[in-house]
Amino acid sequence: MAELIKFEDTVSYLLAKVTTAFRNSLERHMGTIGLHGGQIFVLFELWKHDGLRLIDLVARVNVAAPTVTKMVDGLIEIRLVTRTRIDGDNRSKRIFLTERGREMREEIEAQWLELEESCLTGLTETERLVLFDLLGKLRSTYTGAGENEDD
Amino acid sequence: MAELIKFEDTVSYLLAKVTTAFRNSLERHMGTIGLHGGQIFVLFELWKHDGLRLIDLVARVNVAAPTVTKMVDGLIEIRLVTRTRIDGDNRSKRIFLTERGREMREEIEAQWLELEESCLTGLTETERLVLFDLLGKLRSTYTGAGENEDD
DNA sequence: TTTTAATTATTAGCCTGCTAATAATATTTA
DNA sequence: TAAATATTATTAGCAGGCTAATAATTAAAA
Repeated sequence: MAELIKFEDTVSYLLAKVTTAFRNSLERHMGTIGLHGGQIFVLFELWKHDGLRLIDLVARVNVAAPTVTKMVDGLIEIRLVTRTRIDGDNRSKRIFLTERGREMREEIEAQWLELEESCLTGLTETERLVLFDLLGKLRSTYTGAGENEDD
Repeated sequence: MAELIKFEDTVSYLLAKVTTAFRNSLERHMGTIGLHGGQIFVLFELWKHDGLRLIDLVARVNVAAPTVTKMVDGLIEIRLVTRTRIDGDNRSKRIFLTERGREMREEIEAQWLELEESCLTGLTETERLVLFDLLGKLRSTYTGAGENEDD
């Protein structure tokens, strides 16, 4: 009987395909200014709160600790952040933006807007708003609904 | 004057977050039946057309050749497919489903439906349809709009 | 105080993506 | 036919994800 599924008709299928394509686009856009896709999200958080510990970044960026460690390694290598022991607790280290890390924000934001526009090409204003709303709902499905994380 | 962006208000930001969360969910769901997230898409294509060459899979799965090679390596290791030289052209090899590769379809489909349901929890029927539609549009933005690939 | 438990960060190793470089075979062109 | 070009697949190496295992320090319990 084996009721065969039309995989292509599922949201998951499309999501997987869009996901891959978007990640490539993100990587390409950020590559033009010498960055990698994942590093951006660390910078986002540091621009809001400079000097976070790795564990704080883990909580905010929502990826696993070893992943953040690697992202920070990359950012250190290109001299956008530093990692220093803090006094008081010798387990922790704080990650600080360098001058350059602060300065690059404008350039990165410009690139971000290009990314945004390139992925929304072909959608009407209304569709964009609806998509934003639905993605938000999808996200809260995963993060455990009903949270408003400012700050 | 450095007009600061609210990154969180962009579709790209949400897309990036959903991307990561969904990929984790996919990996977790498929992990329960001994598979990895990417391997599924190779199987999808082989169920439609058994015996494709690597280059055919590359075109259909829409990821780079070395990536497909690795996915196939994994599938060979767990004995869901085989890779054999074809006569006529000694450059190519064809990838064939094994008995087990064919049999696992039902189990995988069941898991796929669970994935689908878990990601759509919290969306109304209408929202699901709209999301499907919008993801389709996003996808064609990347693949070069206006294609209908059946078969 | 000494032992045990918890916290913080890193390392090792795997899968999914990628690009660039190789290897091997087929095809075209000279 | 010989040389140059195409095609097909793999290998090497990197970033972004993950989990599991270590290392190091701090805090709690005995």
